[in-house]
Amino acid sequence: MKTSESRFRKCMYFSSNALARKMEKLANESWQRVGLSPSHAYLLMIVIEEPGVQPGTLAGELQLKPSTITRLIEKLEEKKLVVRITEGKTTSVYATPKGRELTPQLKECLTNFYEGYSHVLGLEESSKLVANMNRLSDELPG
Amino acid sequence: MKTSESRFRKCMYFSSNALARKMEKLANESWQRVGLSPSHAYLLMIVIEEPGVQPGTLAGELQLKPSTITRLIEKLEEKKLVVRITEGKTTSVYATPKGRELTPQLKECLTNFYEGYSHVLGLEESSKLVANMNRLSDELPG
DNA sequence: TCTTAATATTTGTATATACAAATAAAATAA
DNA sequence: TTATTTTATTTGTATATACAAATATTAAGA
Repeated sequence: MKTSESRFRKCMYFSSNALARKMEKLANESWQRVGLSPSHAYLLMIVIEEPGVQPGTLAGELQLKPSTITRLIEKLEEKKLVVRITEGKTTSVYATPKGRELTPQLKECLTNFYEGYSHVLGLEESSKLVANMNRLSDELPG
Repeated sequence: MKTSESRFRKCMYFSSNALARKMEKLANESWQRVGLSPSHAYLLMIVIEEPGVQPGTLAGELQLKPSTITRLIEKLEEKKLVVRITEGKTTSVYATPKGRELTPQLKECLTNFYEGYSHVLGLEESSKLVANMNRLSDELPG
């Protein structure tokens, strides 16, 4: 059943969740060729661009909780794509050479991903949609 | 950090996920007084309105996978709010009297929930947002 | 300086959902 | 009628994320 046919077609709860799951799926497919989930891939991209970035900053940029960032970094560390250097209470994250080597593939995945959805609404409507989703997120409590 | 300040403010992946998590949180709070998660509550509301509805239909209406519906029903059954009657390969789900008694509270929760977010963008913009999210969901593969 | 409070990160656990395979029944084809 | 395919549901397992508490370190107040 399509969202537009469900009795909850007017409900933000279902629409936002359904869309997020669809985007998650599309993004997973887009980044499959580098063997990373979208969140791992985005985290790696930030770390490459911003060497030494701290988990707290990553949490802010990725809109995820610090505990989630810890788990993401752990996995990237297992794959030898990043390293963590802890000094005192702060931790700095760096991409390894192996991680940096993925840069071109990561960019391709990103392009693929955008192309996977932007044609549906068109670039302008997509931007507006994202802008309104952000506005709503930002003004909601929590 | 607000979504609008993140370097990924233009990315549908982050925006849709961030919004869905915010809505999940708001919805959780809204339905807390009946002791149900939003998905359990919505499922119960459908079952009350549509006695004997089948899991497959519920999956379509709620935009969730059949396996997820099974899990939701199991929990509502434990709480004695619904019962399942299986005949052959189909299963019919009915609300118990205890489940039906929740009707007025469930409606209040729903109202609370809508009021929790619709003022941010206003009713008209909210509707447009939902409509575009649905359109994108429906036209994306999967 | 010593104590308390604030900050950064991690760990243990929980939630919501999905995928893939298993089961079972009904429908169709041979 | 028997064999095969399709349909409906459930079960086992996995993923993405969060919350709350624990840990450790630095900063601030007495």
